[in-house]
Order: sequence, then structure tokens, then C-alpha cells
Amino acid sequence: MQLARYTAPRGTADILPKESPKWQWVEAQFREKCRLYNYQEIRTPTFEETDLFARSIGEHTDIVSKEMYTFTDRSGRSLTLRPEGTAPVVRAYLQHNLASEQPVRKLYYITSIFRYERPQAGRYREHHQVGIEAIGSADPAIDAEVISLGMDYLTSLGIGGLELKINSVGCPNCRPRYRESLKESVKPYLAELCESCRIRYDANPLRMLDCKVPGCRELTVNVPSLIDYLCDECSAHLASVLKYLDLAGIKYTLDPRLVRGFDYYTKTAFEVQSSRLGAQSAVLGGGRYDGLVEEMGGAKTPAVGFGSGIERTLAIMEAEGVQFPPACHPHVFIVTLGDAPRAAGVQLLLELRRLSVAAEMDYAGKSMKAQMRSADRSEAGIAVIIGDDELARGEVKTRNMQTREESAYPLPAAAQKIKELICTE
RNA sequence: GCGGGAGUAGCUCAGCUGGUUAGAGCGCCAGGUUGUGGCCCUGGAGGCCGUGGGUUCGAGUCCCAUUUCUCGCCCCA
Repeated sequence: MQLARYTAPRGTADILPKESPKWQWVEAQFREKCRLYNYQEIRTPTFEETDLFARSIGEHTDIVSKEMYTFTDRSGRSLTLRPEGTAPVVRAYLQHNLASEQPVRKLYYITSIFRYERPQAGRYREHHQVGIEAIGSADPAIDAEVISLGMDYLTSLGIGGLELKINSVGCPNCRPRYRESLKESVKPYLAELCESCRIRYDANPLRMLDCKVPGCRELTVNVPSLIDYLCDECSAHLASVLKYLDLAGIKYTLDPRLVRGFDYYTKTAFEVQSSRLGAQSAVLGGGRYDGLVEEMGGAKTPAVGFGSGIERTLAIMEAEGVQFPPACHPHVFIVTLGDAPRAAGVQLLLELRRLSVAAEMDYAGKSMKAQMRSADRSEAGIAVIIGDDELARGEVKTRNMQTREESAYPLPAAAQKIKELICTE
């Protein structure tokens, strides 16, 4: 154990060869859904100006107040490792004036996210998210499209038992009214609420709604509902989003207490939860952020998006016993005995690969028996055996690893013949 | 930031109330055919028992600290 002098930093993980095919598969499913829905990939830097996140996420959110990886570079600039995916995309959208090419931009990303948190099941200091952002449309149909892509993606992975929760958090027109009425109705019990709720009361009253402390839940159970306070526009928007979800056959639960941890959300907010995840039940979350682009210096531009954690997605798949497609193995394993055969083996390797046949050989100087064992373990369909005898006859021997059937092929055309063997298997 | 559990070979773990050279299974390597895999047999490599300090004639085993992992709170993906 202590041979390892260095270990990966707390809350980070290596994705080893045994796991990486699963990641590739999940990412491929996501990319395929983005292709179908016509979202285009965007890649942004790992770090940004600190102010970008502080302003967009909200100064008094947990993320900004205590979870950001912030550092000063050699010229004194304050930079922060991306703690969420939306702000950098919006920044790039504005910086490169992507709006000028198309009024509605549909973008997706696959990236790592950094938050200084105490690690636990499904929570890391560096985790990975897939996500999409649809910028430039206020149409409720696109809220539904965003949700639909997310659900399609998760179900394409073979995940069941998901619950979509949806709510509207209103807009700058109606939210202040609700906030006041919420504070008014909570005021009599203020002293009985938990400590963090008492802080939220002034800083961010809406967050009191999703407090998990049982006592707070009881005290706020009869509090007015956000949905009753929505302005006509927000109310109509929500109704329309739900209508489109019904149209798409997507099941949801209307949850008036659903509130998200970023300040920039307006109107639609949603979360997909799985019971397989333990304490961290959210696997996908997002919503509409109609004020963010303007807040960051652009024109008034409506937008919607979501982010979804890859680690949590994989954890659900693991818990449900989802079968991943088998990992890729070499098709051909070359076994050589001695120096001259070895040179011929190297030559054959090159030719096979030039013909797009995956091929491998032993580089550990093993005995023939051991090389055969390696061939077996590599799950190669065919072993090619080259020794002095074969070379003297100007040929190579092949062995079908399933049937044990062996045959010989003259050397100049051997690569082509082996390719045909594989393709007709 | 706060709380619970844990830290012994690459992996999963056993080591009873402190006592001599620290074990198993799996994996890995080699041999059992002079050039042939999956099963079987034999052998081998690999651990200052997370780290530092203390108690003791003596500590993997007790005490303290520290660190990492893990689970939960907060919050989120």
C-alpha cells in the first residue's frame, strides 16, 4: 500500500482501463442523443475568471461562498476551476457572438466540474457532467425538448426507476412577492427553524422550502405555494411546458418545493432523481435562466439547460446491474519463438494493423506457453504462431482459439488471409 | 465546516483476551511436453500490518495524534 508515494488528491479518482469503456459508452449515448436533437459540442477552458462564477451563480450560494477552487496566477489574476457548466458556455456564447450565426444556439458539453466538498457516495471534488444549453428561445417547447433529451439519454443507458420533478421558480416580476409572503408566513416560527434556515430567511428565503430537517419541514408545511404566486406569464409558461411533456409521454411530478442552488434560475426548474443513489439522489438537474445572458453583459436572451453527473449515472447503472457492451479486445495475437521469427512477427503486426485488423504480441519476453496464455486472456480470436519451422517453409501458422483448428498461410499474403479469417468468423 | 465506521500482500479479507520467522483465497510469474491457451498439480515473487509518537520485557493487536478511504449532515451532479 505504502509503495505508492503519491495518491490522487482527496475526492478525485483515476478512471482505470477496466472502467474507461463504460465511460466511453455512456458518453457515446449522450453524443448520439445530442446528434438526434441537433445540439453541437462546445469545449470551454477548465478555469475562468473567478468573477464569472461569483456573479452568475450568486455570491451567497454554497458553491461560491465555500466550494470553489480559486487561485491566483502569477500575474495576480483570480481564477477558478469550473464549479458548474453553464456560466462558461454563456461566456463563450457572448465572447464569440454565437447569436449572430443563429438566433437559437443549442450546445452540449462533456466536462469535469470542481467543487471543494467533503467526499461521500456520489459526491467528489472533481466530477464529470454531460450537459446541454439551449440559448435564445423563450418557447416552452424548448424547455420540454431539453428535458426530453435528458430523459432519452438516461433511458438509453438502460436506467429505470427515475423520477422527474418539475417546478417553476418564477421570475423577477413575481418572485419578490412570493418571497415576502413566504417570509411573512414563516416569521412566527422563525426561532424554531434550524440554524441554516434562519440564515436562509434573510439571504435566500426560497431555499427554506427544500430544507431536509424534519422539524423545518413540519413548520413550513402550510406555507403558501410558489405556484399560486406566479405571474400570468410564468404560470402560462409552466402550463405549456407540462403540456409538451404530456405530449412527449414524459411522466413528471409537480413539486412546488423544488428549488435549485443557483441564483440564475427563472421559471422552469427540474431534477431527475433515482432511488438507487442513496443520499445524493439527483442524477440530472437544470432549468431556465432567462436573466443570465443579460446579467453577463449580453442582450436580454432567454435560455434553458441541464447538467447530469456521469459518476452518479454509472453508479445507478452499477446498482441496477445494467450490462455494458463488451470491451474491445485485439483480434489477433502473434506468438513468436526466437529472434528471426520475432522480426517476422513485428512485420506481420504492422501489416495487419495497416489492414485495420487489431493485433497484439508479447513484449515481456515470455515462453511460448506463457504467450499462449496471454493470447487466451486477450480474448483474441486467432493466435498466429511463428517459429523457425514456419519461417523455413516461408509461412505462418494460425490457430483458432475457440476451435483449436490450425492452418498455415504463405508469408507474403498472410496478413490478408488472416484478415479474411477474422471477417468471416 | 460537523459527525459515524475503517486502513494487514495487486484485489477480497483472516489474525482469539498483546508473545517468537504475519496468513488464506483470487490474481501475477515459473515449472509439470523438445514449440501451444482455458481445467488440474507444484513452486515462487510480493507486506517495516496507513504514518508519527506513547504504554510494555515484548504491539498488527492497547492509548494519543495525524492522514487517507468510506458513510451521513450541509449542498449538489
